[in-house]
Amino acid sequence: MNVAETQKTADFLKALGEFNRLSLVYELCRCDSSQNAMCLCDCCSVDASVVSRHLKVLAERDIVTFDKVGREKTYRLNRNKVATQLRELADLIENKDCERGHHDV
Amino acid sequence: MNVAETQKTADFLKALGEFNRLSLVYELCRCDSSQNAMCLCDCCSVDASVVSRHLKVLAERDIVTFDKVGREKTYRLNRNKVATQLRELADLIENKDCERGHHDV
DNA sequence: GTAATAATTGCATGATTGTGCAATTATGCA
DNA sequence: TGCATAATTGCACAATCATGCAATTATTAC
Repeated sequence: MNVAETQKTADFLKALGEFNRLSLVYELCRCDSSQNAMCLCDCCSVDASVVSRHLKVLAERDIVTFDKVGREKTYRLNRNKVATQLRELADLIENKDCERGHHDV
Repeated sequence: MNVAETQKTADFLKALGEFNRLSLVYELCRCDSSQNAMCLCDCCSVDASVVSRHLKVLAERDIVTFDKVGREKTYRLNRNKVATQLRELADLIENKDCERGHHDV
């Protein structure tokens, strides 16, 4: 596991590893359709600006995607991508494929 | 998803979501046997006290376990537990089982 | 016993981060 | 054009966090 990859995974996990951000993810998880940011405000009782910033972090890590329609932004969870990343990490950890230096030909 | 559970998951992810801690996890992932803390120091170039604290965090979240033999502590990764937690989260996110209020009998 | 080693803890510090409020931008509507 | 609404940004602040160093504890070896 190289440094850049490790950092990327750490950033991904860190993005999910904050209470309000994870709450937003769960909230989006419950919805079939996209949700606008203001609607998402209700799920975690913080200022709209805070939600905006959290959603930005989640979007930067590709955990959520958004469409801009008019002045509203509607967010949806990248279910597949997030689930895949988590499973890949799980596999890595369980199968100890973590770049074992042994059996080098 | 209730608050306590959400917080617990967030804490778990946060524990993994730090570069040096994740590096320690990867390092332990490479090893079949337990590794003592001093050995683990080599993998991330920080002070021994820092490694000690990071390992404590990982142990608190049950990501690693340790045995104390003499004055040495040997750590090993809770592969199964960590992998399971990650997969459960992946399933939750992918199957939108996130406590959907619908279909209440 | 003493010296050496493994690990933790106290303390200080700098950096990051989550937050709220106010101001601002961008868009839609009348 | 002017007003209302959605969202972002600037700013300040408090809290958390990662870190290194020095001191301390616990254990082994001599």
